[in-house]
Amino acid sequence: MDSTVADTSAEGIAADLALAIHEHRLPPATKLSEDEVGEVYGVSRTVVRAALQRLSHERLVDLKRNRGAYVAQPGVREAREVFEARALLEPRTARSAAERITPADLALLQRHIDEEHNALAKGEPGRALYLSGRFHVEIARIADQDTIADFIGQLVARSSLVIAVYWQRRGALCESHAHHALLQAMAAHDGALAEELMKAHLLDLLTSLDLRNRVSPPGSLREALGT
Amino acid sequence: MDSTVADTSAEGIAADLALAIHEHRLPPATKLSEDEVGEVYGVSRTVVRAALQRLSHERLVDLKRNRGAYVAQPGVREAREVFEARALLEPRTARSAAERITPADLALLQRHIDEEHNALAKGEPGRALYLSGRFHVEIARIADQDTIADFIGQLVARSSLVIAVYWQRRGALCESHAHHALLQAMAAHDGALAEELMKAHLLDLLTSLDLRNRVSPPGSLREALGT
DNA sequence: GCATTCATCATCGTATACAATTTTGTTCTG
DNA sequence: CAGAACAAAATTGTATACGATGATGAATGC
Repeated sequence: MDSTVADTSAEGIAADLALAIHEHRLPPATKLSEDEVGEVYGVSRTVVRAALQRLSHERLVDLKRNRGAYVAQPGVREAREVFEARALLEPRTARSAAERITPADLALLQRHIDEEHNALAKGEPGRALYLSGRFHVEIARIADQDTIADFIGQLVARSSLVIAVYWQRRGALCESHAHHALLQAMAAHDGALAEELMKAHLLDLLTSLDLRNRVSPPGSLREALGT
Repeated sequence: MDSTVADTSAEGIAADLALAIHEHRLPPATKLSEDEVGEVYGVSRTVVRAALQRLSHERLVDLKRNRGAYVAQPGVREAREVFEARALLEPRTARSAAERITPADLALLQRHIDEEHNALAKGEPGRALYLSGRFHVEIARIADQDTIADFIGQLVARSSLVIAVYWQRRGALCESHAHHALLQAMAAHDGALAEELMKAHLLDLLTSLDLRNRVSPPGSLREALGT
């Protein structure tokens, strides 16, 4: 009855829930009852609370006092702000990354793109979305900026929530082209181009959203994580 | 024997500890024992743990498994990264703020600068440092970017730790000039100038650091918060 | 005399119990 | 039948108890 996840620490559970949210297995507004999560992972409410508090701080869950934890539902303002923050952080970071990228890094990014393709082919769009987000974080890591990478990681996860709520191009989440072009620019150590491509990529993402509050129905915790 | 703080929720305690850290009343490496903090605020370890976890996530305290919580001591790498992240976020945000600032906002910022002066005059450099940090956060709020304001708030607090460890210009923390110049540029709605001034200001801060690990001795919790 | 080992102690990690709050369902009244 | 008031249930907030882990210091062997 327990989850298949080995790490039942607060961080492990938080990471697993974050992944489920990121992959859209736990849609916005899903209630995360402490008892229920505790049963799923086989731990007491104490550690579940720690995990939920962590996710709340990352703005992935909304913690309502005396009323429980829910997967966050970013509003239009937050949706815009998240992408505006990314627009400040990522283009310049992509430039840095392009200037210092190594062959090993290039291979890693290529592998990321391939996995993303495979996930899409296997009909796992949530997984593909997650991998596509990791691509952005990986770039910050290549730029040797762990602090910025952390921020981007948070923003990418929140972007996934935004996409869950406001995405309009149903089915077609074809970021691969943009990522491939970025990879090319970085392989050529063309920092200026990488910066421009990243800027355009983020703008493209933002304009693909329909910010007139389209809401998807909340899901079930047990359904998403397996009984 | 309890603290004078009214709000004994986890968030309230976290905020109070964050303030103490920001104002250098709790220097880096100070041990924050769960029992001790609990006694100071008159709550059980449960709520203290929640507060410490929150601060840990903000990188203000270092949570060592089975060994306790300590006020963080940023290394040289983190010190550099924090200011590099600020350099990406703040100049453009200052430009936005300059373009949309209102007379009420200007008055608020002026009041901030005055309070900062007063604190310095009263021999409360920690308080002045905190207020100077709030000035930066306030700019992001004026730019109407709450998400970025959150990030800057975190970075400013971490900057305070960096300053506690690496500041070399002993005594002279004369940011007021830079802040005054920024205020002037914003009053004139000169976004380009505000952006440049902010960039220079951050660079100035960074170059004022001596990144050859100078460490101040850890302090006492009770001493800092009053028995 | 110094290093190593082991016992003791302090502190943290987790579970559980109970109190407080909210929600829900029922009943009564207009 | 609609609405309000109340009672019951469910859920979260907090405290406490106990087990686990790492630090400290004394005793032992070399």
